[in-house]
Amino acid sequence: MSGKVRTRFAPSPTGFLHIGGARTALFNWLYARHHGGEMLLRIEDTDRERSTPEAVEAIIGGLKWLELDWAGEPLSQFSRRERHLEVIRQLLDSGHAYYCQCTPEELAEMREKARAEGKPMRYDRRCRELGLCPPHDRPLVVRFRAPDEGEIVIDDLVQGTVTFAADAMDDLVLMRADGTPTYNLAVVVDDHDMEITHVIRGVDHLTNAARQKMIYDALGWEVPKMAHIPLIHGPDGAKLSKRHGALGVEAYRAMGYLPEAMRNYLARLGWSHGDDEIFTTEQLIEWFDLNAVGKSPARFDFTKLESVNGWWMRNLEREKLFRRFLDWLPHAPAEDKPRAEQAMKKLADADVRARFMQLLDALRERAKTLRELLDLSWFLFADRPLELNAKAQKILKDDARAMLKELHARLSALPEWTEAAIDEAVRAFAEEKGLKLGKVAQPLRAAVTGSNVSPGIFEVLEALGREESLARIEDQLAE
RNA sequence: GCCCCCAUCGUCUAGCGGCCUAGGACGCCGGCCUCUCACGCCGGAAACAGGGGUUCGAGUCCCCUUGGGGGCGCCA
Repeated sequence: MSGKVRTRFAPSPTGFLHIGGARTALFNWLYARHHGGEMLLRIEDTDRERSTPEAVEAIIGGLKWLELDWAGEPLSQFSRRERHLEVIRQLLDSGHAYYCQCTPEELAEMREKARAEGKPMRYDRRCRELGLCPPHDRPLVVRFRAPDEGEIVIDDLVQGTVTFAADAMDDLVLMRADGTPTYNLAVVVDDHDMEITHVIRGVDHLTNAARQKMIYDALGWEVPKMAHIPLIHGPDGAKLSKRHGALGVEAYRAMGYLPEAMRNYLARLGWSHGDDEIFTTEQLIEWFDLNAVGKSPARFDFTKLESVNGWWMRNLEREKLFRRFLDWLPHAPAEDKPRAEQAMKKLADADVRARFMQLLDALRERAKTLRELLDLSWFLFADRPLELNAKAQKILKDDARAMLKELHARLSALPEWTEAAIDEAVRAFAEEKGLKLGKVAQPLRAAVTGSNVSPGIFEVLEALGREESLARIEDQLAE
């Protein structure tokens, strides 16, 4: 036993990597990293009906986007079937398990009866002492023989000590009638064989922890440390639904959120470090600890995510943000596809790229997401003549165009095309005309960006360059 | 129905018996900055679910109620 921390993220490949799974993965990753250990990835694909290769790809893609890496190759639980069956035989031999001939119909009947009587809905153990053996006239399953008395105690790093009465435990099925091992057995065997030291997963697995504890005990194996973290709820406090945040992480990527912001936000959901709100990944690794994880469920709040994302948009290193933007463009949602494609094309041009980089700091502080960054920077990629948005059209009334004509002449005469020179010239022009600066700046902005919103107009003009700027103004003079 | 868990501003949370006239963040409201929108800065409204105990003293410990959540598969 090396003492090295080994965690695992063990999703079942029945759909995309949803936000709760992403957080579970993050916690496993952070915990392992914090302790200088490693996280492994295991695909719980024992349900052959529902597991798909597409889902495996989606999960791996999601983890990669979030930059949560794992040690070695992903392990397929299904591939370990023989080993699972071997352990089942072992349990059969030691008397910890037995064959049961009850059919699903009989069990359903039992449950219904129990419900009607207000009793716990458990298997009544009728096959326990029958001494059934394989060749048999009915299909057989293998059941675990739960202890008749005593308690199952779980020492959980998050939940504390949780006790279940042994007689409240079911004789769970270890092997199905078709000869395949079930989840609870497979998990125990795999976690043991993979030498997992810490099992970190959602509280929805708490009762499984008790079941699995019984199996560990029967096998004489050491139980890994457990941590059952609270689930994430929707804004209404109920279970996370598609409508809220139960989207695949790919959807968050498309919406233009940054991986560092997702990690930051997800980590803060249920975990805290004093009054701190913003964490770099290094800080997360250094400070993350299970004992600071609360027990109550947290609601997913898009607004807060947006705010955290906005902070990262503003504070990421310029080059990195640019990389993120380029990486995002191909993943833009359908509505943004045409613009994203044009942006990609234009960004290949060194001049456009330079303009974009020059304005990036001014643009980023106005954008909470990469999507908004595309929106704000669109005027850099749009072809002339610019299409004006509704507000810009309203700003460019006839008198405004007339004013722009004069201003155009003034700007054309500028000896130097710099932000300071333009600033000075426009202010002087406004003063001469007895106009407030806004009365000049807004039409100018509308003509040059096609929008009523943009970074400082003088800054924009400088970045665009004399030729392009004057041409854009001219486009609006003709009428 | 049975078992388990949870409960501080709208939301995420700090608080681990006296530091609490309960702190921070998001959001909200007001103001400053200002060529628009943001950013930034200043200020404000906003919470210990209820009831019993324990204690000199309870947001902090115990019990009950209420409210929420999770589980009760030959799914994982």
